[in-house]
Amino acid sequence: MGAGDVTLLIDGQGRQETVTVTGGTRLLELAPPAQEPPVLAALLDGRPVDLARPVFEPGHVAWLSFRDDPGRRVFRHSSAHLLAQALKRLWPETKLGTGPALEDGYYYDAEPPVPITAQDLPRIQETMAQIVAENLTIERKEISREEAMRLFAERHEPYKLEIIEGLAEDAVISIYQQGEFVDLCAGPHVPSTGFIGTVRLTNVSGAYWRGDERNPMMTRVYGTSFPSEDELQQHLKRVEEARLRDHRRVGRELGLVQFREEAPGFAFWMPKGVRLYRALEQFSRDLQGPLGYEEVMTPWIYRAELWKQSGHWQNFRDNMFVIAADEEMAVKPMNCPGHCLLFKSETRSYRELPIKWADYSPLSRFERSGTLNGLLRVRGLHQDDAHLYVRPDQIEEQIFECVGLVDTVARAFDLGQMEIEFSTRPEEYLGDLQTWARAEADLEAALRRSGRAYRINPGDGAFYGPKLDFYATDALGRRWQLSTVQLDYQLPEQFDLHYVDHEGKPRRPVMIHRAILGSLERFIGILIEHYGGAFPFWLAPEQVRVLPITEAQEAWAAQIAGDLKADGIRVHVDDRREKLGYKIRAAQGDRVPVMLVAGAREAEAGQVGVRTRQNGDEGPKPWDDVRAQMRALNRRPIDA
RNA sequence: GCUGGCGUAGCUCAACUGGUAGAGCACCUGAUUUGUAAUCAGGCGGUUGGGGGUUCAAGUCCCUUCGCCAGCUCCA
Repeated sequence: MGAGDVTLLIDGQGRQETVTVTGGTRLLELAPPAQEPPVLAALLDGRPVDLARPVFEPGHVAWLSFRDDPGRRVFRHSSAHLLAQALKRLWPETKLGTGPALEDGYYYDAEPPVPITAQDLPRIQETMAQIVAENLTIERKEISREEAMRLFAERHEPYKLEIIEGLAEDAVISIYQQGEFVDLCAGPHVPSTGFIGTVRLTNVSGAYWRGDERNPMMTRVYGTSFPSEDELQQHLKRVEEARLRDHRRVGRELGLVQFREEAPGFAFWMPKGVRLYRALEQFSRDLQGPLGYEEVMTPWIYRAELWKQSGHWQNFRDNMFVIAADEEMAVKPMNCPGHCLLFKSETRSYRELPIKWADYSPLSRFERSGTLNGLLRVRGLHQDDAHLYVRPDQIEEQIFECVGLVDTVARAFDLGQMEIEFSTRPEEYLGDLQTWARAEADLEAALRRSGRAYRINPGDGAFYGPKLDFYATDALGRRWQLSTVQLDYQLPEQFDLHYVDHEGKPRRPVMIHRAILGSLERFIGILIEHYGGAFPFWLAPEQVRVLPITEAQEAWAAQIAGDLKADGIRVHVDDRREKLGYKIRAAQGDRVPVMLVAGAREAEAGQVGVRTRQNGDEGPKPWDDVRAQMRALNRRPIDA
């Protein structure tokens, strides 16, 4: 082993090996040559680096390919550079912003001399493909701040200059060059443009420079890229699948919910939608009722004074509907102030705590027009909201109980395990450090007790207290924030709430604000997409459809439906004079989970032909058996 | 809110450079009494989101307004 030799520990496929090489050797020379998918970059002691990187120090190397997440990011980031290069080729005066990798694609923000529209995308895409074909080597150079400033000044890239100016004093500044194109970039990148197999531009939109609406609007071009055409097609298929599941489309098709321009941001619930909505609401009530929750109903419009007292006027006014009556009033965006008034209306003893008040009131929040999004972002909503007024010694126990509720909900809707984020004290906070420390400790103790894994989000808590956020992953792999549990020390203060302790002294209660399903509107929107409209039996707006084959079986069909109705099952008889195949097709299209065929044979034998949405024809069965089966199917995840 | 795109029958979508607004599904009527994913025939249905303008002529071009969609730092 020579003086300049370097020993590296390399993660191969499934095993590790130790390699000793001459100092200055490039990683490229060590990478497995013909691996599929090819090695694109490497992790050197955990940091992503280019394959062209020479090594001088001993270290730990892991190869990155399109198969792993960081590798995919490198691939996409290099794709973004391709996009920028194409833009510069087509419109040399284009000013470049930034172009990062995304979850399954990338974008580049630029300021072109002429507006770019979707019609330009094919042209840009062709230019990108051309650059891939040229297989330009991608080279990294580290340069001084002065050099960088000079370079990008020469190239008339004001945004790049701004970025450089914002970089830390001691930052390593690097540029990447491929052919005539140079970009300021931390890297790493794939070795050459030929590594990017196939690119597809998907969308173009506006985006403020650095996301600040006071800054100029840039043009953002979105794209994705894959090693092969095949993988691109698969991806496009997934996107199409998601589009077909879009709750706005499915919600309307299934007659659940619709939106109209007469009331932007507010849902119109149709009869079937209300069945679903009520099923969920009842589920929520039955879930928490046994835990000592009581339901309250509180006013939905209050004098401005109340909102001043609660702090909403100062912090939330832009999101409230303020109305001019004989005095200024506001429609409630949250239930908490109303609940505090109720709490205060009587002297509370330490013996009655915890008090747990649920409230499904309508809430109104003014959301900017551009942010509205079907059921997912509305102006009118209902939460499975509750406020718990507790003594400090009850915090841990109550939080623990809330985590349990979240788990039950995740199981009930096939949402897997929810991920938990624990947000701690932010820089701007109210109250004293001691209280915060206690609150965070209580939250954490409850989490520990639940045995659940969680991630700490330092400094991301609300100004009034730490919180837990729960994230679910749906059937399409998308992540949604659903439940939230927040400790609040602020409102009890604002409203001067107290209870009397065992010594007869007044004490300040702590509030826990929690929503498990969150906004019912949003939750239903997510459920529609999660299930693709094919709800499980207990939730389905129409659970059973009875299909008589001819008019002669209408009596039998009516009896079946009557029995089911008596069992509390949502049933409908399709007595149109159509063929069976036609009715089945219609029921399948309406995602009805169970179809019961009533023909002459069945009517005579006291049977029904069972057909499920999922398994198709299951043949004739005695009605009593089927009826019992339907009752069993109708049990909710929380029913015994 | 801002930028870009879009808005045609209840729904999904047609209508070449401006030249008589169409189809499928749904719905209604009639015939068919039907056995596990679409029976046939006929019919109803549109001030082309609203308003204004250009033109001999506007779904198509221009202005305006409303709504919808995408996006508005997963940090060079």
